[in-house]
Amino acid sequence: MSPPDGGPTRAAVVAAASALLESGGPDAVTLRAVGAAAGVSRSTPYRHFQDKADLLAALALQTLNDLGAAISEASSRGGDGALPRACFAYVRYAVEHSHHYMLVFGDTPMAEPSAAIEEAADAGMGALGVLVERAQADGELGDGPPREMATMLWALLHGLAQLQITGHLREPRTVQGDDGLRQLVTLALTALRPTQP
Amino acid sequence: MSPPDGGPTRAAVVAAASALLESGGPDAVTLRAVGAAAGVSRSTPYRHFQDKADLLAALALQTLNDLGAAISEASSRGGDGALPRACFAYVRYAVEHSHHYMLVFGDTPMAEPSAAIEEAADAGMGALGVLVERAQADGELGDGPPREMATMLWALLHGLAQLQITGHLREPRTVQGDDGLRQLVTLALTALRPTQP
DNA sequence: ACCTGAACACCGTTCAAGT
DNA sequence: ACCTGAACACCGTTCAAGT
Repeated sequence: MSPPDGGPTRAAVVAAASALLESGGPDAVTLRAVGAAAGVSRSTPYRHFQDKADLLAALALQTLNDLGAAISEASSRGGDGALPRACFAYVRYAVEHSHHYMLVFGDTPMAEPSAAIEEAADAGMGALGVLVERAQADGELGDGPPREMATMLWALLHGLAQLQITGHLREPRTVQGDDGLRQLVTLALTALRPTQP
Repeated sequence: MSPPDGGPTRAAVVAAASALLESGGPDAVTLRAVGAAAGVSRSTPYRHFQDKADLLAALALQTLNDLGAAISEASSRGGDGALPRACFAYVRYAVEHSHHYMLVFGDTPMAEPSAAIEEAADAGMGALGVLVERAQADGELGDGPPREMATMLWALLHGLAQLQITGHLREPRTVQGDDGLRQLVTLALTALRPTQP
């Protein structure tokens, strides 16, 4: 059926789609443009992907892995600030790679989440869960079931990123640049501490 | 240029678009289908809206007003539970009208937010801000700048709704039905209380 | 095996022509 | 004034034909 997954043509197609998405947004990712950018014809992508949704799913997997790597790196130094750094890395990655982030978490129709995608998402959430447990053990975060606390924190970070990306944070609620986002994340984590100053 | 805003044809077009969005999702909202459902021709909507994005913006305004009304009603009884009730009403409305909610807050291209849309969004956020201030005064919510606290709470509710709608809450993080969502909102508000039990 | 160009059905949008 | 049907450019997808 399909060529081997590691084929150079497939990789070129994904890379072309990624570049088009970053530079021109979702509307720029047409299979015709992807083919042209990858140096193949209009219908060649169908040799490597079932349809456009399948190609976008491959891009989404790449994005999830990148996001996980960014979080890992931010928290790798460990210490008291590991959770806040991971949280800010999440929002920062989402805002800086907004088109890719929206591909994964927006409403663009994609292929049914593959096992690989589920796995990548679970890995990211698992890492966040570990950070939450550590922060609770260190008294930096209030008590509560760790898994639910992690889900709640994820929703908060996701909501902040999404509202910022879609431009809903403005005028009376302006969040300006990195500092503004960092302040909101810090405020959230401070509010979630076991005791208030 | 345009017919009067209150014209019956315009209202029929918006109603048809709303019905198609609810029953068939965003892909079902084509101007051809909208025209047919409204009993007019394919290009008649252009007499009442500049383009499809403009029609969707009108739908988005309607949705924002509905969402605001749902929140108002939930908190109108007042009392200690006003903020939790408003929070849950927000998530519940978003999940039950997911296509409409995603039209407002998703990545679907829309016309630039009109003054009316900004106004509706500000009204909703303002109401949430008032509830936050009251909850703080009653000692049900930790201290912190009310406006930023409200923004943070909004992001949390939005993130929960969005993750639930897009199906990212499953398997290890399953949130089942109304009860699951209510529990997460309650957990969040409990964690944000000034002191933990 | 892999790729190509033509073709089909669909959509947003425009416009001359009708009443 | 408002509406209609035909037409244009574009897209996802398919497929017989090439090497």
